Amino acid sequence: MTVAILHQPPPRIIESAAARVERELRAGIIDLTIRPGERLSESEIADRFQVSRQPVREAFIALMRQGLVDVQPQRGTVVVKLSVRRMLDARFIREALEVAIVRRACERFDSHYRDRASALISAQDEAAKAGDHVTFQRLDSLFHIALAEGADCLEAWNAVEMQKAHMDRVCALTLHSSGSMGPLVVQHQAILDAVEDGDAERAVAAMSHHLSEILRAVAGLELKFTELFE
Amino acid sequence: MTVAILHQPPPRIIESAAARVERELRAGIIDLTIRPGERLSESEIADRFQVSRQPVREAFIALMRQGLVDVQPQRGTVVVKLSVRRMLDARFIREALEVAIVRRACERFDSHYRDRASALISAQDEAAKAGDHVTFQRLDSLFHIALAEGADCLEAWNAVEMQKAHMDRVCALTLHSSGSMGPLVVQHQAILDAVEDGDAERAVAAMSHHLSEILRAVAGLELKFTELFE
DNA sequence: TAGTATACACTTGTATGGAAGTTCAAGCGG
DNA sequence: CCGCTTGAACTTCCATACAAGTGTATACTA
Repeated sequence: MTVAILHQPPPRIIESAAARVERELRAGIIDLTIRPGERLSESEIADRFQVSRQPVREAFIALMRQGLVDVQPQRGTVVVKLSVRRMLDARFIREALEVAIVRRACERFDSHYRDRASALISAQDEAAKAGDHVTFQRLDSLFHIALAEGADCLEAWNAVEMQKAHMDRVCALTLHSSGSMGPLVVQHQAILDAVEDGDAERAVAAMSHHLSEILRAVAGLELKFTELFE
Repeated sequence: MTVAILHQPPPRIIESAAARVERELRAGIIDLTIRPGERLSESEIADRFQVSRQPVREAFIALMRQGLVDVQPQRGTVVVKLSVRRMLDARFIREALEVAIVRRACERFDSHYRDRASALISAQDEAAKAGDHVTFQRLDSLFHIALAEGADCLEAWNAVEMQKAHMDRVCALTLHSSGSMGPLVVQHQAILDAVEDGDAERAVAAMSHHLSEILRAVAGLELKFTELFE
């Protein structure tokens, strides 16, 4: 009995059907597995996930609030197309938030988060050299999260994450070229260096530069993938 | 026939039951008509609004994503209590966004939005002198929206609005004192003046000051209303 | 043939019943 | 008196049926 208790009586929270559908659909929309402009049907998705329409409907509503799908009453639901405007808006909002985060990080970062961020950069370097985009992207997110957590701004990260989806979706068009990952690692290091020095202005500039460069590679993509843009 | 068409054949979009429940519950939670910590029941709310449980459930989920209620699976749904931490987080996020907005407004504001913002300030002055808190708050929102719209940042305002709810909820404890409205009008004018001059640094300082002062009056309220705070 | 009306096949929105889980209190056994 | 069990009364979550609106294709009319 005592042993059983020590063995972590699964505190694992089981995910609701609605949450699972939302998570998987969201991932598909962001990595463009589900194409922009594609029509989604509650019934069809329900069949595919082996659930009823209700959880699917809740997932649709959640995705609509994130600006990823457009639910048109009595007409249908479509994945919103890519939009340069939306991408620039997302970048603007994200920059405002992450700039504020690194500015605060310059005051409150401690050694624990510094080590963690540094380790994440190293891991990203390896992933970049290995050409592992999936791991690279996950580590990228974790680095930004580490900054927010170290600055005691996790709530702000939630707001960032919603915007990040719109940037990631456009980046998914091009990030399959391995050469684009290297510079991002250098930029992360520059941000962390400035934060460690407590140099707010330099950290802000580094973050701003980083977020600008992310979208450098996607310039002109709307001409190349006209059917995916509105 | 032609006349009928000219007479705006009601383009009035009818609000879904779920949207109506969410809107009314949200308003009640923000103005503290629905008290922090209060338990909400799908059935009870459904009866009160004369709808089924399903739209109510969707409203609950939407409010949960806004951080206004806490849906505990198979246990119940409660209105989240006030929290100094949450309020400071909201202020941090809102400041980051609105500072970026006014900075951009200094570049792109045109006469149309300048006039609109100026008119809103005048109207706010009247409402303040009349002691009309409801009108004052509505005009306050409209002023900030005008800034965002004039800066071409309406998307950013959506993000602000979610955080604003948490600040408004705390402010609702004290904004019934008419003396607190006057200074806010002056602060709005200072922001607009700086924007009109295109002085970004001054505008940023004015906005930052404004958002700090909003919470000045609520210092120590958690000691006075301990049952409403967590 | 052109135009209109209508039926039908979709869609999302709502209502309702039941499944699964949690809480709490009464009742039983020590 | 204390502790465990058990069952009733709640909750949210899911499945299903139906209601209501939209677009389209077809058939009918002039």
